[in-house]
Amino acid sequence: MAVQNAELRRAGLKATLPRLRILQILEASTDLHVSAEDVYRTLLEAGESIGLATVYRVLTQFEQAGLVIRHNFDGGSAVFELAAGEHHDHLVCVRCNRVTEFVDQVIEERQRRIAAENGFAMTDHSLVIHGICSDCQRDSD
Amino acid sequence: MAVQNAELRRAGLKATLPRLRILQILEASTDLHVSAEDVYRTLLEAGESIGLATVYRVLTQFEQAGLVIRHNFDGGSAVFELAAGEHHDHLVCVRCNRVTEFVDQVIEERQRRIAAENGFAMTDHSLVIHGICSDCQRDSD
DNA sequence: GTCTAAACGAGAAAAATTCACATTCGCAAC
DNA sequence: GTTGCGAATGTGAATTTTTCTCGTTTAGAC
Repeated sequence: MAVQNAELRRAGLKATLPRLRILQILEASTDLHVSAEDVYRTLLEAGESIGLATVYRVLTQFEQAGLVIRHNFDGGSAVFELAAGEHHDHLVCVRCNRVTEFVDQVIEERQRRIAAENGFAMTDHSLVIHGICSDCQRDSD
Repeated sequence: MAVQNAELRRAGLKATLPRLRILQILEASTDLHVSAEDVYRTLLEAGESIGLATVYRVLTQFEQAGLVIRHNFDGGSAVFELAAGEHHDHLVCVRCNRVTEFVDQVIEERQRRIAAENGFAMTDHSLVIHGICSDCQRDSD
C-alpha cells in the first residue's frame, strides 16, 4: 500500500483511496490490458463503492501522468496497460483477443526515419499486428 | 454511375441507390479518410434522404466486401478509406489530424517475421505514427 | 482539529454505433 | 412491362462507451 502511495506522489497525484485501489488492481491484474469496465467490475466484486466515472477519470489521469498507456485496439472499448518497462508493440489474436507484446529495434529505427522524412516530430506510434494465434489455429482443426 | 454499378456487382452487392451514392462520395472525396458522419453530411447537403443507420450499414458492408478499410486512429469515430491501391500505413498529426500515407518494405518484412516467430497467422496489421506535422510545427513558433 | 482546494459519487448527457421493424426497392421470372 | 419476393432502407429507439455536472467528501497543509 505504501508502495502505491509513493508511486502516486511521484506522479504528482494526490494519494486518494480510489487512485490507490485502481493502481493496485492494475498491478495485481494477470491480464496486462484491462478496460475501465474490467477495473470497475473488480472494484464492485471487492465491495468497494467507487463510481465508474471515477474509474475513467483516474485512468485518464494515470495516462496523463505517464503511469499507464491507453490502447484502442479494435475500436471497441479502450484498454489500459501499466507503463512499466519500455515501449513495445502488440500482436492481437482476432479470435480470442489475446495480446502478445514484442519489440523490434529495426522497426523502431525505420519509424523514426519515416517520421523525419515526412517532417513529422514523432510523439508516439502504435503497431498492431492482427492474426490468429497458435492456440486458435489448433482449435479450428 | 455505370462504373460504380459494376463495382458493386463485382463485390457481390445489390446496386441500390444508397450504395451507389455512398460509393460515389468516397470516390469523389478529396480527403481519403472520411467518417460515417462526413458521408452522411455530404448526403444531406446534396439533398439526399439517406439515413445515418444506412450509412453505417453500407460502410460496414463495403468493409466486409473489401471495398473500403476501416481505421480507428484515435479511439474517436472510425474513418473509412477506399481500398484501392495496395496496403500502406499512416502518419497522423496530433494537432490537425492530417493523415499522410507511407509504405516501408523493411517494416512489412519484419512484421511478417515477427508474426511467424510468435506463431501468429497474420491477417492484418496497422501501424500509426503520431506526431506533429511540419505545418503545425511552424504554426506553434 | 480546521480549512480549502482537489477529488469523488451518482446520475444525466453526449457521442458513436447498432438494432427492430414496418415500408420500399432491385431484379429476375413471367 | 408487370409482378413477387427477399433483400435493403428509413426512422427512431436502444446500446455502448465515455464525459460532464454538481452537491458532497476527503487529503494534506497549517
